[in-house]
Amino acid sequence: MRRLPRSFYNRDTIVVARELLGKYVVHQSRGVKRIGRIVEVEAYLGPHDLAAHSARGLTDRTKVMFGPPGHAYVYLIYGMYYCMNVVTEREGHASAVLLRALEPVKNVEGRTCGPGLLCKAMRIDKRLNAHDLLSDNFYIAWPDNESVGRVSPRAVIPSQSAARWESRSTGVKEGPPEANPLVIIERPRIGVDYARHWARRHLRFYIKGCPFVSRP
DNA sequence: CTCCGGATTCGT
DNA sequence: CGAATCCGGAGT
Repeated sequence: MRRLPRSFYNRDTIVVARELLGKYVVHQSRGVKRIGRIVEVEAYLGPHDLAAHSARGLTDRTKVMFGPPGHAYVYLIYGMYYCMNVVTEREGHASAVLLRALEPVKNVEGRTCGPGLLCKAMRIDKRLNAHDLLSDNFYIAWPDNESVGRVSPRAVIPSQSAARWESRSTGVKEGPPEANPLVIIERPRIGVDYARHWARRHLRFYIKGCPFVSRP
């Protein structure tokens, strides 16, 4: 699979967030390559965004957000779950995209709907904080064919749970809605009510109709 | 050093 | 709705 280049991440955070939908998170550890398809994300726009961790300034935890794009920002939440972000925009901008849900694709055990659960299932923890996503063992990639520009991603990488799409379709047997051009739903971010007016902005993006989204 | 609470999830 | 469970960040 073709990794996303640094230039992909070094762009407007909202653009990166939307374009991450449908891409593949790949994490290889101890010889096992786990793959999940990104179906839900949230954009955190920098220190002026009161919901972003970088709004507290440059600290030991947030220094990764202030670093160069294309790196993973992984942190512990509530003492028991990890959350994974992708750092975006130029160094010092301190913005990132939170991965909130994946569709299991390969070697993924357990649920992947929710930022804590997806990290657990993908075996992502603090050891991967600040990890370069242009590495060999941990990266985000295009579907094999999208780089070639032809068929549906589904034709190349069959999902572990493609059957669940069919079970949901009541009428004619058609492929998953995602086989068609992605329809992106925009909603307020989850769990950031402390951020006042920033909590109202529609900075959460997910694939319409996807059963793996944390909160439809 | 102490204290508060969190970009969550699960069980009651 | 509250517990679980650790640590970052702010204040003393």
